[in-house]
Amino acid sequence: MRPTLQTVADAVGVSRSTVSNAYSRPDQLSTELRDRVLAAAAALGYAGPDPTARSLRKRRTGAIGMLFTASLSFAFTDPYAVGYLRGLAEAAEQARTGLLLLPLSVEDDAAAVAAVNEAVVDGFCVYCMPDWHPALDALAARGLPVVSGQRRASDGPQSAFVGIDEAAATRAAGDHLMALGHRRVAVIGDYLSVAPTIGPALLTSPADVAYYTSRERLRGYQSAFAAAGVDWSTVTTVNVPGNCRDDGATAAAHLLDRAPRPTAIAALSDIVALGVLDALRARGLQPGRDVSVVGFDDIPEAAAENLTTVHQPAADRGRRSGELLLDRPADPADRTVVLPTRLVVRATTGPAPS
Amino acid sequence: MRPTLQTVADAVGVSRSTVSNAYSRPDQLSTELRDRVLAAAAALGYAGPDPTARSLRKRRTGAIGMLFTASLSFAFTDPYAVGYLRGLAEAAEQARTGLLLLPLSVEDDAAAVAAVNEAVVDGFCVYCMPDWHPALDALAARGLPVVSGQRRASDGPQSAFVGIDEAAATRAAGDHLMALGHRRVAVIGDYLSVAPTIGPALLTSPADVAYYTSRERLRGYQSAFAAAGVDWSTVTTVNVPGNCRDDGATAAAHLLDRAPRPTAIAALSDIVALGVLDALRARGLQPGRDVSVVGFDDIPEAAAENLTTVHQPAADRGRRSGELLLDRPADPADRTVVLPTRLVVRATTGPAPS
DNA sequence: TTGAAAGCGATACCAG
DNA sequence: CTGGTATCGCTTTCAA
Repeated sequence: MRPTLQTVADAVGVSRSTVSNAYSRPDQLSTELRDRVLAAAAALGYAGPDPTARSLRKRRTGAIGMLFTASLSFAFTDPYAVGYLRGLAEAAEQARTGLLLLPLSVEDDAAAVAAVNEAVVDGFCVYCMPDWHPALDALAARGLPVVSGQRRASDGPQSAFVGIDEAAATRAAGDHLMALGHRRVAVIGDYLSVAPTIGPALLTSPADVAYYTSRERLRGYQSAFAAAGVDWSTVTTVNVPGNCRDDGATAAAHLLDRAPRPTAIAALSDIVALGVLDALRARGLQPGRDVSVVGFDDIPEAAAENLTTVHQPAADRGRRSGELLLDRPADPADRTVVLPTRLVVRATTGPAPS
Repeated sequence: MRPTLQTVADAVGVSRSTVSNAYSRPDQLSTELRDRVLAAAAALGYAGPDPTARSLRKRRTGAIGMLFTASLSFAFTDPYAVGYLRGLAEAAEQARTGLLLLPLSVEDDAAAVAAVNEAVVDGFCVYCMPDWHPALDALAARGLPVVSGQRRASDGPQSAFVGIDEAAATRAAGDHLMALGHRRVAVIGDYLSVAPTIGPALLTSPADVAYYTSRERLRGYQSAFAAAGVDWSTVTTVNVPGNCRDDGATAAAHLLDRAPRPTAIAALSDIVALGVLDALRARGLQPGRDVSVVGFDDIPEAAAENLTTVHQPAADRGRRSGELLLDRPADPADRTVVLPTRLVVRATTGPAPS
């Protein structure tokens, strides 16, 4: 049986409080006694106060929980998510706080709820979850501080926001396409429809999309297109089930292999946009001349492949989220941080072919 | 004040045990009573049993701790580490277990020790730590299951191993260079020396290196070179303080800007090797013709840039580590997993110039 | 099926 | 400086 505080106390012939103090408040006892206690502990193989018991008593755990979208492991395949995580890790490291990645499983919502309910943490950080996900309600029920990159109508005032103006960002990208004369446009996005298939999303309105990020970005494009007289009903939307390059290419095939093909394709993420570029090249089409392509995120690969895209600060977003969670400002007004984005025009957009 | 089990019990007029059972052992009470309890809980805003208290009582936390090298956030800049993490996350997700990333700070060993001592976890996974790091001793003292990718003389039998035969891997790479006729060779590696500077490591022997991974890889090269009659004392070793491309380029400069320059450079990671390629190109030298370059890891970028390297399975390593930690085999013999590696010869190695 | 009592391992307060 | 006592919130026998 593993030694406890009591074991050590008995061995030294002092009370539990004294042993506890030896670890947590060294100024409360003489150096001599403290050394004796520590020596006895070492001799007994006592590694210090049990973290769980300590957390219970102190009402803080020294860790924050992280909810990624869908599956946990998936987050590591997305460069943007990794950047976000890096920033968050920096903030956590700075505050000497652990980062608990919750095991959210795609197929099993109940398991995700359980993960939230069982997380030994002092607060939560939400990256990208569908609005309807029950884990979000479980989150709210726990009553811990939350920082999120998405807004839900049901969010309480305890929830802080760190993110960008998604719609304004795509509005700028859409205006760019419109200015270039594009009128036959399409949008490819992840999680546009519930079905986990690659294909037309058949969206009557952006409001139907369950993910905040995708929904807002669509709204931005919608308003840009509308301002140029392009009605949403003429815009083809294609769903991809995951945020990956291959899916982007496959989705693009739905748009390119029919006549008339769109002159511009807006992807809601860079990864998907890069897939679109692959599809264009496979057909001998030149991005920016035959078909214009816009991405979103500005991941490192985007610059390397000269993709026109919307830049948003990945690591910053994570870092600010962590900071806001760890030392939460008293003033609720300070609990909203909107980071800047900017349209980066590179080689994959150009005038609409006539 | 937040409601507890007791609050709910009082409201329903039952005992705490009953409320506890309503959550944890639904078969122990009538459906009718259970529903009443749950309804009362909902009304009171009780979100279910407190995870910390529950962990204390049940003596399990539902999370595993992860120790990366040096700084936590740093891990996310290394593609190989991200791959490892993805595999580990898959295993954790599968077992419905959280993944606690410990806040290891570079400058502050004491903080790292504290992080280990305060981690509310059921076991630990070690990625890449220097042998002397006190956090490893703290780890051992906690007596929890450990899976590590590195061996230390002081590791107890409770420690499992999932990794590769590092020395055999570089032995193959070294043999390849020797077979090509290279005799003036250099090695660039991270953490070869204690000093956080880019420059000659002045290593008398690989045994002096504090990191298992780098040390073993050096040994492999040493034995390959020795077998071809190249004495270790003629091999230049250069240290880089972090695993990044720019540092690789700077380190390469130390080798290329002097005469005679080496005909082959072995880097202990792909990231560093890619930096070496940058340095070669900046000098108008052609990799594989003027200077041969070998990496290690086989990250995606390595294939893209045609780097000769040693392939090791990143995600597999993480996944197996997680699995071994989560359902630990009874037989100690099964607690050692050595995964295969293979030399991938691409375009950056060629015959030594005469 | 339900409840009373005994911890899990530690910390906080306050009196000595 | 040191120790007694109450408590953190829950689970788990075991008896009713």
